[in-house]
Amino acid sequence: MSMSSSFDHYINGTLMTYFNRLLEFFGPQYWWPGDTPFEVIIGAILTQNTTWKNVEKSIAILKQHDLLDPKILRSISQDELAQLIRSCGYYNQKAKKISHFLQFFECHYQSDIERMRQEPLDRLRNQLLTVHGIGPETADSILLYAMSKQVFVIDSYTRRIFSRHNLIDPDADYETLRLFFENNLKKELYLFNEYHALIVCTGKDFCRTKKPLCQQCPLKELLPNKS
DNA sequence: CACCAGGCAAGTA
DNA sequence: TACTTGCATGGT
Repeated sequence: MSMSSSFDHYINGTLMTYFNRLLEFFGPQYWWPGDTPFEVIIGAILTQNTTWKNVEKSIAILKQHDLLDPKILRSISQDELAQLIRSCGYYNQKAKKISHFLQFFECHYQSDIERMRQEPLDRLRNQLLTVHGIGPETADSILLYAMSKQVFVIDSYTRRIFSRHNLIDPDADYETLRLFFENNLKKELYLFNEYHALIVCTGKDFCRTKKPLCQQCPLKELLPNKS
């Protein structure tokens, strides 16, 4: 494992203990909330630093206009797209990001999800990371929830929750944290899928920076003793 | 009113 | 490499 020595007390199995606790508390989430892989990709971009509630509105509008298709979405201008996704914030930036992805998707995979899914994982991940507006978390969300690849998604809640439990260094870079989770869990799609979804549930309900609600968190029994 | 949300890119030193 | 800032609506 590649974490620093300060976290060597970690024992294999702990991550499953956390998972089981969350699964018992919240129940299975069956992520991603979206009807098609393409909708998942658009949602992954729109939800950057934004509550899902705001994203839902934008997705609904795109759906009403029958725009949730890569070729059709390419037919409208970036400014028109921006106006349709106003509710999720950063709408000019996000319209630009979606345009860049659509360009990439058509250019490399003829806007075909199956073609993209056939690309070897490492190569596809590196390609996604070259697209303007797709960083590590968005790339991994796309890979896991739209491409059904066994990739663990790291987000701010993951850092907040697991560093509080002394399992990770909150300042470790994204790649280090991703490998930490991937290397210490069985590489099963359903596990990676549900685990990240359950982390987000925990974050939303109990670990917001403003209203932490630590006393009601299902993980509070697992907090390390501060002796 | 202030502050935050399922990030990312671009600028500065 | 390691900070800092802009992006922006909607909820608390």
